Amino acid sequence: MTDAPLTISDRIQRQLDDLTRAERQLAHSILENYPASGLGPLSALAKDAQVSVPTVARMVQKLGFNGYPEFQTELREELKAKAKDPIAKHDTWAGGAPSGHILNRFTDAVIDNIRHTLGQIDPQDFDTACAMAANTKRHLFIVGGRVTHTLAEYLFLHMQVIRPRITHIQSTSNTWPHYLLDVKPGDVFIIFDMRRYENNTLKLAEMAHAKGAKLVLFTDQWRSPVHQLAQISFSSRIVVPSAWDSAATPLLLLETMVAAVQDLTWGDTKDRMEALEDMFDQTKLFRKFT
Amino acid sequence: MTDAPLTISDRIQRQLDDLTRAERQLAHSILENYPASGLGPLSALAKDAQVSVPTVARMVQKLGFNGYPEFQTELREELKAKAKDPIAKHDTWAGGAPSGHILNRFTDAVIDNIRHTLGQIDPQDFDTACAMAANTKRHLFIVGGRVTHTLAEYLFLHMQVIRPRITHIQSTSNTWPHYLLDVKPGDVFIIFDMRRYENNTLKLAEMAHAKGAKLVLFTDQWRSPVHQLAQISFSSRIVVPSAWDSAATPLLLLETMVAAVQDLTWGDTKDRMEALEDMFDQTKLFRKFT
DNA sequence: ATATTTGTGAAAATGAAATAACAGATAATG
DNA sequence: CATTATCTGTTATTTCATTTTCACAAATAT
Repeated sequence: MTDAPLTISDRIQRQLDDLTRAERQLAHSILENYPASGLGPLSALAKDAQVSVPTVARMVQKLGFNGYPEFQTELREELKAKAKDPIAKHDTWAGGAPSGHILNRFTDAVIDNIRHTLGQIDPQDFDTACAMAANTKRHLFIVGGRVTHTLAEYLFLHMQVIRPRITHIQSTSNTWPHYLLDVKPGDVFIIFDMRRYENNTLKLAEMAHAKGAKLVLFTDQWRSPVHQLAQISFSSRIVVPSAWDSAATPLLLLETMVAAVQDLTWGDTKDRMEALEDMFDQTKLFRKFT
Repeated sequence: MTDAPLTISDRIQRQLDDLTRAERQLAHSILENYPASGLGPLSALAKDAQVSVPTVARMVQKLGFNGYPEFQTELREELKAKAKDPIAKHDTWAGGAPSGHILNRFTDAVIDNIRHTLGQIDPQDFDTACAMAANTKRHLFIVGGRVTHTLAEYLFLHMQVIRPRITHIQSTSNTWPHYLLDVKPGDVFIIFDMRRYENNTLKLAEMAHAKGAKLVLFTDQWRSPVHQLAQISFSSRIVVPSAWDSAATPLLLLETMVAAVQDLTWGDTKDRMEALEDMFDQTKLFRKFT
């Protein structure tokens, strides 16, 4: 439990009293913008701290390292660990389960994926994509492949409530060429393609593109070949401790898109939702929510 | 507003298309734990990315640097700047987006949901459910409703590879009573039911239960009425800043279950997966993954 | 079949780190 | 105040690791 990794920062502060004047000066300089300054060349660090080169070398040894490179390596690993460790990562863990339990390993991976993916998304692109999906002047096509059609359908189910003029196409079906007949320039395609990328999806994308449609792509970190045709691409990290990939991150993105599109079209959406409620009530498909 | 000094991370992503395969591989490795890996020696980075040393050197130049050291220097300065910048608090956030951007609000909510949900799951229940799902002696039925059938189908798609004797039923279809004819005592039902809970699903569950089947339920925090019949229930938090609910947490759970079941049946799964690969190759449905 | 990309291996060049010796500075002590 | 011990910077030298570059073969894509 006590993995207390004892950072270099800790070690320096602990030894602060055993250090001489120049060394203390150096120590403070290191802590000043930690750990960046320690990752540069020794001489730069010395200059930064207004201290001589040998002083740095001497102190590094005093701290118990075999040399400056070793000191740097440890700093670097510290940084790496820090980046990985989302604050209190282990709050997430299922109660009482061993840390190695698949529930915890899997969840950690997914949260990591989410963090990583979000960090790479350009909000402006996202807003643009949402605006495209909200534009009822254009027909909206949603495309998925063998596995991803479940994501596509999930998006379709929600968008259906939000706006009219929308079609769900499954690229593995042999009926999709028919749909393309009606595509007009400016129509919007939202395409899902994760590894292993499907030829059909690429073909479909090419034809849609040739017809002047705009493409928005949800793909994985390695990016489907479709991305070269797409106006906007969102790449999700999908690797988890499993033989399969995780759809959790792309799902998060598309759910966010649904929420954003709804905000953009709230006036209409409201009416449509109420109308839908009525229809469901009439068909008695659902119980009243208590 | 646009102090955006254009980080190296940005630059790499922007040029991602101009890079070759090995270079892209390297690029991803750099972004993987950024910026730590870029601060080590060139050779270490190459090894990490499973790429040759010259490839690294070549790409660094392609990115516009005069050499690896220059690249490192800029990385270091970036790090230094980030440490000073108060914004750096929320790593998760989409870069540059205002903290109130829907991407960030939504993501925070989902991570919160995951944390909360995981904290309430009993790992033993989970293991039991996985064992039930892995038991090929029993027929496995997967049931979803109007919206949740996408989750059900996602589970079905994967379980199909893992084990035989499995059926996907959509409770909103009028064909489901037929499936129930074949249910034997001890068969297993995995049922998805989120608000608004569907009458059909409840009826189906009742009949399956009456026939002596075991029920595993994925539901939301308010719990579908099916949970009274279910041997094991998993409740996910699903509330997000949207007019709809999020399926991210239940998806995470079922993906974890897939991973766990696969572990339990690895011997068989392996064969089945290979057989499936062959079939896909023959149908040329997919491109070879590069 | 051709062109591009990538890895291998090795040599060369660079630059940084480690070390040593010494002198000047500083602090400590009597 | 004088003296000693310690610390620190300068300079120079050696050593080492890393980067850079090259040529060629293998792999890969077009």
